[in-house]
Amino acid sequence: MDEVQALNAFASLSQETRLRIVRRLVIAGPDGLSAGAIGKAMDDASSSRMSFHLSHLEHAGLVKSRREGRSIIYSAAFPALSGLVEFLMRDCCQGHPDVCNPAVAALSSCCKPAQGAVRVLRQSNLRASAT
Amino acid sequence: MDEVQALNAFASLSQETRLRIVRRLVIAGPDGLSAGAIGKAMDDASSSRMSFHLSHLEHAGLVKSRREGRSIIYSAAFPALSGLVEFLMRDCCQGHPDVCNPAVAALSSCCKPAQGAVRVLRQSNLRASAT
DNA sequence: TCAATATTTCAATATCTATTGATATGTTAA
DNA sequence: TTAACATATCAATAGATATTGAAATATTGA
Repeated sequence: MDEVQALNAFASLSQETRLRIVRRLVIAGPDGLSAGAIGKAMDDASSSRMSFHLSHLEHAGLVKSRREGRSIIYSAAFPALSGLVEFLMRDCCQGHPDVCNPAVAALSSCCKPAQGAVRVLRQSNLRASAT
Repeated sequence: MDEVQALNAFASLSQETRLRIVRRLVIAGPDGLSAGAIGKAMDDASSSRMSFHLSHLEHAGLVKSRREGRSIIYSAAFPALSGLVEFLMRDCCQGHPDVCNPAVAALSSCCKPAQGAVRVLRQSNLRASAT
């Protein structure tokens, strides 16, 4: 992720419809959703409007598409999202280890857990019950 | 972080000078930098241009300011950055646990870890919370 | 108080972006 | 092959945004 890619990604995410699309696709996971299904979810937006925003997102690298029959299926580009987060927070808060830990915590609760995971955490961020 | 805040934040981050300012302030940490120092770091941008972008970022909640003598010191609003990341990735990739772990890894390497505890836990017991 | 420093505000302008409606392309089923 | 469905492209328009230079505000030291 370089600066130009990050700028395009943020520009793409700064529009209401596109942000909603990305969040919908983040939730949908790798299976994705068809352009039509996304359009229905977005206040029944016109096809040209959906196409404009979806291709905007695709050019920005935030989503990818594949054809399935008559439909085009869009899905979130998870590596790009990770890269964007990493780009924004890179080299953060030198010498102040606590400052950006909340961002880590925010993301850590994102994925459904694999069981028995080994995690390295600062003690101050642990509020784990002893069960 | 609600949708309107996130849209404003992403819009603010989608401009080259502002993105550079935020990244510079993320690196600077809580101490921050004066408006003048930031301006010098940004290709000696004119003061009105810096003021425009800094107040744009402040309205978006991404930076905060304080006066110190004649200078205004700007610093990154780390909780807002965390909130933005969390908003974007919330409820991600249901049923596909691995998909967004790279984002977690990207952020985990961001902060210098203090001497942390290595603990083996069921992840469902982890509710790492902001300090 | 005066001058110097640091930053912000303002108005004008140029540029970029989103939406709309019409039309075109590609895919499938009858 | 025709009709339908799904999506993309195009041109025009309206609205938003960044930059510039000049002027205003606030703070400090002489």
